[in-house]
Amino acid sequence: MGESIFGPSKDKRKVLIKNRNILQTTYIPDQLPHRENEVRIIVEIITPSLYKSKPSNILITGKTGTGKTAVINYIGKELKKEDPDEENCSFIYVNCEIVDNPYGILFNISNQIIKDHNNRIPFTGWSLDKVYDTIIKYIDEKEKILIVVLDEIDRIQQKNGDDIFYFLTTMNEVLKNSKISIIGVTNNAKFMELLSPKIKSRLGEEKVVFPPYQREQLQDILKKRAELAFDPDIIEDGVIPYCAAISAQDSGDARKALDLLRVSAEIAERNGDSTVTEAHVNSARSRIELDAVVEVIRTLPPQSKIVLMSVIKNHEKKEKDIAVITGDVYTVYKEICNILEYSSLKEKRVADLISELDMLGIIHARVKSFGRNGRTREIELNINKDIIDFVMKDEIFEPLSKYKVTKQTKLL
DNA sequence: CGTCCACTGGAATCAAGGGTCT
DNA sequence: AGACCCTTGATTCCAGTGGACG
Repeated sequence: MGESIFGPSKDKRKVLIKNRNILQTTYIPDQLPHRENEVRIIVEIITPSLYKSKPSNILITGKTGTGKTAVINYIGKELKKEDPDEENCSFIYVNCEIVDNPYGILFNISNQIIKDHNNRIPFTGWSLDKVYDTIIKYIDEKEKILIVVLDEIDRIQQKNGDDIFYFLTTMNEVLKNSKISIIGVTNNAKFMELLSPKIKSRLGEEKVVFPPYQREQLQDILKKRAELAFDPDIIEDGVIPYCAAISAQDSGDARKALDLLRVSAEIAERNGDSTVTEAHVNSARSRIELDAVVEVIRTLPPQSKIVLMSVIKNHEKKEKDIAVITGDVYTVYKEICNILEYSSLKEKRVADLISELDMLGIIHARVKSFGRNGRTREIELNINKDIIDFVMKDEIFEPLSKYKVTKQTKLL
C-alpha cells in the first residue's frame, strides 16, 4: 500500500471534539440555561394556540447572540410535541436575512403549510395578490392557528417598507376559521420606530426583550455544551472562563463565545495538541475576526470590489490630514474601470455602494460639511494591512498591478 | 448675515431576467 | 406567442443642507 498524502496530516491530527454538531451555532440544545424566564413568558403568550384561539403578536428584541432564535426554535419544537399532527396550530419559521422580499416571504410561508405538491405556489411568476388569496383560502380550510416567526424582521422593513406587514396583519380580518399570529424577531431596538403607527401597534401587541448574557451565564452555557462536545480534561481549566470573559466584554454574545470555543478546539486539533489552552483561544480570536472580514470581501460583487479598491488607492496616495471624499473615490473608480475594461457606474450608484461598504464595516463614511467646498462624505478605511493585501490579490485586479494614482484629485 | 459648494437622501423610472397563465 | 407579474440593479431627477467664506 502506497503512502497516502493525507498520512502525515492524519497522524498529527488528534480528534478533540467528540461531537462536532453541538458546537455549531445552529444546534438547538434541549435546555436553554438562563433563558427560562423568556421561554416562560413567550409560552404563556402562545399557549392559546393549542386551543385554537389566536395569541397576541409578539415582538422580540435583543442583541445578537442573546438566544432569541434558539429560544424561538426551541419553543417551536416543543409546540410541535404538544400537537404532533398540527391539528390546532402550526409553527412556521422564516429567516428574513435569507428571504427578504415580499414574494419570497409569502412563498416561504405558504409552502411550509401546503403539503400536497400539486397545489404549491411557484417561486416566481404569480402576482402577489394571487399568492395572498391562495394562502388565505388554503389556511382558512385548515381551521387552525398559524404562528409565523419572522426572524431578523428588520431586514424586510429596511428593503421593502411595511407593505408585507400590512398584508400579514390584515389577513386576520379576512380569515373566517383560522387565524395567524406573528412573532417578529430583531436585534434592532429601534425597529419599532421605523414602522407606521398602525403596523406598530399590531406587531407589538406583546414585547419581549432579551438581555445580554452576563459573564457567569456565558460560562455556564459553555460548560454545558463542552460537557457534551468534549471528553473530560480536554479543555484546560482557564479556557472556558476566558472565552466567557471575552464575549461578555463585547456585548454578551453567546454565539461568539461558542465560536471561540469551537475554533480554539479546531486550532488545537490541527496543531496536534492534546488539550485546548488559553493560547489557542487567543489565536482563535484573531482568526475569527480575520475570517469574517475576508469572507465578506471575497463575496462582494465586482463593482463593490472596484469601489473598495479605489478607496484603497486614494488612501495610498493621500496627503496627511486631507480627507478622501466621494468625488475622489469616483474619479479613481472610473480610471480603474477603464484599466480593467469594466463599464463604469454613475455617481449616484457609486455613492450608494460606498454606503453599503460602510454598513458592512469595511470603511467608515460619515457625512461632513466642508463649507464652501460642499457637503459630502469623508471616507476612511476600516481594514488592516493584511486584508488590504488580500483585496489587492483578487484576480479581477490583475491588470492593475502597475497602476498608481497619478491624477491630482480635487482636494489635493 | 447670506451664498453657494458637492454632494446626500429619497423617489420615480427603466431594463433585464426570473417566471406563470391563457 | 404574447400578456403579465415580481425582483434586482442601475439611472435619472430633485429638493435639501452644514458650514467656511466673503
